[in-house]
Amino acid sequence: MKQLNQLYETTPYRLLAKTITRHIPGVEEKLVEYLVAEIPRRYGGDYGIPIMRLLRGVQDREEKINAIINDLKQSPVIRDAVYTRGYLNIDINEAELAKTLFNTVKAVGEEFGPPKTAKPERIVVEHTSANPTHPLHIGHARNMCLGDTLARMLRKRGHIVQTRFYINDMGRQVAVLVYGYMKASTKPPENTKPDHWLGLVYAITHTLIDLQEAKKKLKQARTHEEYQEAVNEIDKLMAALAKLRSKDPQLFDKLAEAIQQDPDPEKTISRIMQEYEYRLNPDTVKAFREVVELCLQGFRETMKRVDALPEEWDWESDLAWTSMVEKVIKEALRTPYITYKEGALALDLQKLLRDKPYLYEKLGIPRNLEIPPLVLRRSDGTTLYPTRDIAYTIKKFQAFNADKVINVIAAEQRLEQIQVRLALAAIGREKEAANTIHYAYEMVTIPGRSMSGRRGEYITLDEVIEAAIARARQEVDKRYPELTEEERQAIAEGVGIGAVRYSLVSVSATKPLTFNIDEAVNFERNTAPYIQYTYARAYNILRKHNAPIPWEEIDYTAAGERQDRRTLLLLAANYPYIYAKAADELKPEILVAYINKLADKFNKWYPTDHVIREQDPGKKAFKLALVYTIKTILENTLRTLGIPALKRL
RNA sequence: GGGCCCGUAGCUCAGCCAGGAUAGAGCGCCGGCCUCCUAAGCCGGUGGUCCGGGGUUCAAAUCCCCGCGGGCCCGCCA
Repeated sequence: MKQLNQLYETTPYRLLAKTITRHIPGVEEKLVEYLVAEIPRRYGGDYGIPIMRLLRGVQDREEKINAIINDLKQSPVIRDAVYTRGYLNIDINEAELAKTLFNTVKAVGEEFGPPKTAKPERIVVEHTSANPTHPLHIGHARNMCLGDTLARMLRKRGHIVQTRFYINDMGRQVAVLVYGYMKASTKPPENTKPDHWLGLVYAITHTLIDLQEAKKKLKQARTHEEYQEAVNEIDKLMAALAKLRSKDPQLFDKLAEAIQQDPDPEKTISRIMQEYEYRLNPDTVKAFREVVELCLQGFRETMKRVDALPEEWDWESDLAWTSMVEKVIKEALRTPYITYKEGALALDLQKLLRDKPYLYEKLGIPRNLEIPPLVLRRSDGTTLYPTRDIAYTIKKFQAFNADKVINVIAAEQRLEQIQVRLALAAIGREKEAANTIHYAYEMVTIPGRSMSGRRGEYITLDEVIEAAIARARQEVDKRYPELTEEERQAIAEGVGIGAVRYSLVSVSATKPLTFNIDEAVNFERNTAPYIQYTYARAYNILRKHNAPIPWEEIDYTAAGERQDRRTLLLLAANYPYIYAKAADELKPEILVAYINKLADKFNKWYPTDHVIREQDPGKKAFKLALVYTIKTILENTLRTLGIPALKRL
């Protein structure tokens, strides 16, 4: 796609970067690109850059500036370049830019987007990876949408990408659920989504066990304070249990009775964990797999619905059962960093950093972060989550022959992720360590609600989606009473799910996100429906035109006739650059901000500059080409965000 | 106690990494616009001690230091 590259190099960012770095040695192209900004209206011109900043300490500034200006003017898309008050400003020749843009769009059609990267990589994106003990909730949804969108962006940029889901089936949490499942000795009811039902089993079981523990503490209380604390705890648990019972009294009572008869549930749970890790008891293994598989059924249904289904599913237990985890431990034993923490095998990562301080830089580890030793194996010989995670990281590299692994994982796991990378470096896998990226995102909170999986308190993604669709459905019913039930529902689904996805990737991952369902389904500007709506408008102009775009008839002087038309054109031409930047920097929010602005400019232009009614064939051809370009950008961006592009809404 | 992240309009957020022109959007609120390609739209108005205090600089929302507020992490949990 030569044309995409050419258009990319014609954007103001690249033009200024290339030209300026030619004249000022030692200045990086990227730095110049970052500095390019749109000029505030009142100053005139299109793009500018604070050039004086780059000329610090340079001799003959005036000469340099003049040379740069002369050079810039050689480009046909630059009409003028001037120096004012510390800034170098350029004015775009919109007709020439339009030629480059339309020639590109004409040539590449639906493929319009970023140019393919010069350095394609094989990249694994691991995302969602929720514990299979309850349904996916809104926090997992942020993970899922980020991961899925990153994968789509990277693919479009020319990388070879695979998505993976890590099935965390060896944790204590799953054992608690399996314990409860065996005690309940029933299957999920037909009319319930299995993950929802299992979430309830898990919450009831967990809370009942916590109650037993709290009662033990009460008996053992020595001081008044201990006694009071235990009483308070029991009160809270009783309240939680009452709520849980109301959801399914029959199931609750059955579990309560069965668990009461177990003198030591904790011990039983530890036992079944061992039975699973070492495959000691076929019935236990079967129960684990059955429960997890049921939960995954629910996950898949939800993920498919939001169009974010991962390609590969990796069982944590498979890692333990094959020799992969053992191999990691063996490799660790051969290093000088092995240590024992109260008898348990561990890695002294602080020592590693003392030996190889360059790892701070190489792995991006904060200098004054204290890294506790990483325990690899419990005293009883069983492995721990980080140990298996080390093996899993290696597996991700090997299974896909990957250059890079991106883990979309909550920011609260930052230390664990650093430990895993350091452990990889410790066992001689520095390359993998350096190419493992923790894509950290902050928590999602819902105003006025606290979330707790083990108490069964969470807002499921399924509920959120349903609410969004229901809200969209009201609107669709109002607008399109003539459509069939199926048609209206299909539109509502696309709008509702799109709204949820959009709201979850539009905020930078480092920010805690307050998810306000009313706002997510408030379908106005700066939402997915706004973009979808804009797409439908553009699409319908072309549908009405009902003929190929008359590329050969375009009158390029039409580009500069109107300010709003010109603004829209300039913005559209930046698409390949912005998309590439968003993909390279792993920042979907950049793309979201762009597409929102583009939709904005389009909607401002749309009502005042009619396309179909345009009498002049050359001008009409220009407008049609512009609409086709915008339509394509909207379509491709929506696809990247996993949001359906609807032809009508 | 130590570390990481966040703090910008009533609310939700861009901008901070890569310092530069009078700090931008959306929601909300007030007022307008459908014989015309979709009004989930458009136009106008309203709204800011950029958490506080110092420092660096010709120039600080942006960099540095000291605080304040919120979240998270520092397990033989995952």
